[in-house]
Amino acid sequence: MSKALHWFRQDLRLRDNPALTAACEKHTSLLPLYIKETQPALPMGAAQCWWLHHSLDALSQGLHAHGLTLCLRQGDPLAVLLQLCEAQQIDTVYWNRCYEPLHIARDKHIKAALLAKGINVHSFNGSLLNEPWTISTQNGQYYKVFTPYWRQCLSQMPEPRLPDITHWPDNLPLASDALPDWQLLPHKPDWAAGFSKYWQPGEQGAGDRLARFISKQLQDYADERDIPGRDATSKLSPHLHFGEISPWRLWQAIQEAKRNPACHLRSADRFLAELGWREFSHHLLYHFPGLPEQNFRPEFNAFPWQHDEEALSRWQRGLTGYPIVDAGMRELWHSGYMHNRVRMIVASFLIKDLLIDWRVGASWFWDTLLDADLANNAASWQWVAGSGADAAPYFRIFNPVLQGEKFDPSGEYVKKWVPELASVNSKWIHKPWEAPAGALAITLGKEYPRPLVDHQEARAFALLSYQTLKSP
DNA sequence: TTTTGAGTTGTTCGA
DNA sequence: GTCGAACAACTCAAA
Repeated sequence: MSKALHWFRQDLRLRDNPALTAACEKHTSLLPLYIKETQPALPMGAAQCWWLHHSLDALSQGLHAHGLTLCLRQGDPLAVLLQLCEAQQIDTVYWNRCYEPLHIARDKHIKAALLAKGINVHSFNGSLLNEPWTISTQNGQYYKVFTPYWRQCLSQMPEPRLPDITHWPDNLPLASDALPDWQLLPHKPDWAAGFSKYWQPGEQGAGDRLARFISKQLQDYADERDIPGRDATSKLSPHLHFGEISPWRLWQAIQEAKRNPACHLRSADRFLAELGWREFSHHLLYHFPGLPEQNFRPEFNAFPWQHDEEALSRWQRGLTGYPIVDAGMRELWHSGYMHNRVRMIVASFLIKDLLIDWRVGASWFWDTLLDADLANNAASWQWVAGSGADAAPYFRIFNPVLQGEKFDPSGEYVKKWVPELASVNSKWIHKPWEAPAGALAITLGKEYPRPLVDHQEARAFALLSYQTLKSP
C-alpha cells in the first residue's frame, strides 16, 4: 500500500510521461500535484501565465477522467512537498527533470532534503531527445556548433519509448487551491482576449496540432516554413515548452511519415533539425549556465549598446515604420506568437538598427511569447546579436525591406497585422515612404509612422560599432 | 600535435 | 536582371 506523489512542472501531460507512468505502475495511490512557487527562481512571463491557467485546467480534466484529482498548491516547493508527504504518508516523489540552471539547483536541493527525511525521489527525462550531458565531442567537450552536434545526436539517438499508463492508481483526495484564485489570467485590460482564437493549451490541443502538421503541413514545410503569410509552421512550440507533448512523439510521428514513399524527406529532416535546435539550445544552456545574461563570446562585453527608451517603445508597440517589423511585433502582442522568420527580422532590427542590447529584446520576448523558453530565447537572441555560439557574422544585417519583399511578396502578412496598410499596393507595402505622391491612400506620419531610422545609415553605424570589438 | 574543412536563416557591389 | 565575390578572420571538430 505505497503512496506516491507526482510533481508536475514542465510535463503537463498524461501520455508518454515517464515519471507519471512509473509512479502509476509502482504505487497503489497517487497524488498529482502542481505547485505555484511564491518565490520562483524564474518568474513566468505574463503571456505564459495565461497559457498555464488553461493548460492546468486541461490537465485537471484529463486526470479527472481517470479518477484522479490534480492538487494545486502555492508556496515554497520543498515546504509544500514535505507537508503533503508527511500528512499523507507518501513514500516516493516522482518528477521529470528540468534543465534551466536555477531549476537544476532547486531540484538538487529538494531531492537532498526529501531523501534526508526518508522520502524516495525518482526523476526522469520527459522533455528532451538527448539530455545535455549525454552528447559530447570526441574530446569530451560540449558542442558549440550546431551541425556536428546534431550529427552526433542522430548517430546515437536512443530508440523512442512512449510509455503509456495501463493501470491508474487510487486517488488521494486532498484540499486544493481553486485555479481562478491564482489569478493567472489578465483582467482590466484583458490583453489575452484574442489568444484563445489561436490556441488550445493542453494535451488535446497539442495532439491536434501534431496531427494537422503531419497531414497538411509537413509536405511543404521546407519550402514554406519561411513565409510568414502562410500557415506553414507547426506552432507546437508552446505545447513543447509546457510539456503537453513530448519530443519523442514528434520524433516518432516524423519517422512514421518518412516511411510513406510520398513523404518529402527534405521537409521531414528539416523539421527534425528544428527539434535539434531546441536540443542544442538546452545543451548550450546546461554547459554555459550564464547564457541568458552573459555574452557567450566575452569580447561582446565591450559592445557600445545604445539606451533609447523611445525607440524601444516603438519597437515593442510595432510603430517603427518598417512594415514587416511592425507586423511581427503586433502579431506577438495580439497572438502571443511570432513567425520564426519574422523573429529574426525584428531581432536584427532591434540589435543592429537600433543598437539595443539583445537582453532587452530577450526580456520583451520572455514576457510576451507563449512559447518563451529560457534556453531557446537566450541562444537565439545571442545568435542574432553575433555574441552567441555558432552565431551570425556581424555583417549579416537583415534589410527589413528586402526581407519583406522576399518572404512576404504580396504583403499579406503585413496587411493582416498592420491593417492601416491594408489598402497599400504591394509594390509599396514594404517601403511606403518611397511611394510617389498620391499613391498612398494614407498619410505617413499620421495613420502610419515614417521609418524610425534610415536603414542604410543604421547599417553603416552598426558595422562601425562592431568594428570596435576587434582586438587592437 | 598539427592540419584541414566547415560553419542555419544576408546584403551589397560591381562585372 | 543576374551572378559571384567580398564582407573578416576565427573557432570548432575531427582526422
